[in-house]
Amino acid sequence: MTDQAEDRRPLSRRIADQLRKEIESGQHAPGAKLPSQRKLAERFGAVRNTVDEALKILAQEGLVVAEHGRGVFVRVKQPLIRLGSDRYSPKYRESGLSPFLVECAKQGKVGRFEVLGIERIKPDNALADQLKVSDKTKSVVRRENVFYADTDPVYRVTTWIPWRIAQGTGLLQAEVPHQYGIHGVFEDKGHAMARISDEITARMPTPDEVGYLNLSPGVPVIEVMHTSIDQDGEPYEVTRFVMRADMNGLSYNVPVE
Amino acid sequence: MTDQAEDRRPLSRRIADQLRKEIESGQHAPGAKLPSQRKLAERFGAVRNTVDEALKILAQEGLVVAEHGRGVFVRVKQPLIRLGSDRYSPKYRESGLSPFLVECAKQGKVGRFEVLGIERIKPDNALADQLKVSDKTKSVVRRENVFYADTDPVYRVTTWIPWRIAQGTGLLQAEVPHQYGIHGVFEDKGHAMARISDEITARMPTPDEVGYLNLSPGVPVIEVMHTSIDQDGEPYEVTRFVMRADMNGLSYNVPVE
DNA sequence: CAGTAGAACTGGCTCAAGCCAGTTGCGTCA
DNA sequence: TGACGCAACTGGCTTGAGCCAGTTCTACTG
Repeated sequence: MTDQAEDRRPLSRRIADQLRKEIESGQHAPGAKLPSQRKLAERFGAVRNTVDEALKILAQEGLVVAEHGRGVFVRVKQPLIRLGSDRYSPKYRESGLSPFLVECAKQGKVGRFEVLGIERIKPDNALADQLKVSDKTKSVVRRENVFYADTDPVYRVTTWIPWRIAQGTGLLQAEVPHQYGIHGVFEDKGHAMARISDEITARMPTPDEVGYLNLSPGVPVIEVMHTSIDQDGEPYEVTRFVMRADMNGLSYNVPVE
Repeated sequence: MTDQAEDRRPLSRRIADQLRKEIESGQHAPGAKLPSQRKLAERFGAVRNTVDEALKILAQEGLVVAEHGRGVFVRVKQPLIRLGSDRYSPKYRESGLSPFLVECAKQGKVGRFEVLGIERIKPDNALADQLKVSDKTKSVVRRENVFYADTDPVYRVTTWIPWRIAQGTGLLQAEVPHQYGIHGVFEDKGHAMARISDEITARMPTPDEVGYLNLSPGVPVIEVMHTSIDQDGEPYEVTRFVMRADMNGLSYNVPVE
C-alpha cells in the first residue's frame, strides 16, 4: 500500500528521495562523489534525463553540487560566519578588530573587503524617508563593498549616508578617513550609535547576485536592512547586507524591553 | 559582440532571461497568466521541453508559479508578517494580544495556531547543553505548533522546556494553563525574561517542510533558534521557528551595548 | 623522461515525441 | 433548467537519442 502511494509519485522524485536517504544516512559522505548519471540511470532503471532531473532536485535542496566533467558531489556544509547583534559594540571599535575578521580568523580564513564604488546619488522614496532626507536632490552617499573570506565572496554591503553628514569627511574616498572606521567618522560628527534597527528577509538570489556572490543552485540569500540610530533617536545611516545563506547566520543577544 | 556572448548561453536561460525582463518591466503584471508553454515554444523557436526548463528557472527564483492544468502565473508578492524583537515584550502580555495576531489583523487575516503534539523526551546533545539539562533522561518537554494566517500555514514552532520547570504546571496539556500564555507559567516559576538570544539562518526547505508549510518551489525558509534567558542569566526555554520566507520577515530594534 | 594528443570518462543541454492529469467551458440530454 | 460528459485546453513527466564541453588519465612520441 505504501508502495502504491510511492509508485504514483514521479520517478525523478523517487530517485531523489532514495539518494537523499542514502546521503542523510551517511552512505555517501560529504564531499564524496556519487555514481555517474549513466550508472544511476542503469541502477534505477530510468533514462539519464530522469536521473539528471532527480539530481537537479537535490541540488536545489542544497544537498549536492554538480561539477561539469567531474561528477556530482555531496555538498560539504560550510561553517557559518555569525554576524552578531554586538557587531557595532564599542568593544570592537577599540580593539581595532571587526567581528567579521574575528569570525574569519576563528575559521582559519583571511577576511578582506573591496570597495566597488562610491557615489553621491538621489535616494529612492523609501530610503529618503528612512534617513529623513530629500528625495529630490543628491542627498545621500552610497558606498558599495564586497567582503571575502579567503577567496570566497561572502556578502555584499551597500551603505547610504546622508550628504549632510558625509560632507567634508572624506567619505567619498575609498579609504575610510578614521582609525575606528566609518562609525568613528559618525561619532566625530556627533552621532553616537544608541540603537540599531535590523529588518531581515530571505529569498532566492537574483541572477546578478548569483554572479557576484558565486552562488551554486539551492543557496538562498539573507538580506538585512540595517539602520543606525543616534543618541537623539535620529537615524543617520542605512546599510543593506546581502549574504549567502550557506556561509552566514545572524545572532541577536538582546535585552527584553 | 554582446550577441555572440548571449548566443553561447543555453537557450533555456536566454528564454528565462527574456521572460524575467518582461515580468520586471511590468509587461506581465503580478497574478497575470503567461502564454502557454506550447505558445512560448513557438514564439522562441524552441521545443516545449526547453520552455518548461526556462519556466522552472523562473519558478526557482520565486518569480512565477505554475498551476497544473491552469497555466503559469506571475507570482503575487505576499505582504510580510514581521516578527519583531519586541515579540516577548511585557506590553503584549498585558494587552492579551500576541504580535502574530496583531500582524495578521493588520493584513485583514485571521491568525490561529494548532497544537501538533506534546511529548516528554530525551534532548539531543546541543539542546541539553543549551538548556543545561541531562541528555541521558527525558529531561525536556517538547511542544509542536503550526501557525496559520487564514488558511495558509505560516510557520512551524517547536518549543523545548526543561522538565524541572514544566513539571506540575500542566504544560503537558494542549491548553496552556495561564492567562498570559506560556511565559506567564515561566514567570510564576520564577523565570522572568531578561534577555533573548536568537540565532538566524536561511536555507531551502526539506521535503517535509514543503509539505506542511505548503511551499511552492523557490521559497526558502528562515530558521530561528530562540533562547529565553532569565534574570539570573539562566536559559530556561528554547524555541525553533521555521518560517516560510515569502510571508515572513524578522525585525530587531535593539540598544547597542 | 617530459610533454602532449587523444580516448574515455564526466555533466549540460536540446530536440522530438508521447502519455498522463488537472481545469475549463460548452453543448447535449434528461 | 440543471446536471453531466466530453473536447480542448493547461502543465508534468518520461523516454530515447544525440551533440557539446569540461576533466582525467594513459599511452605514445620526441
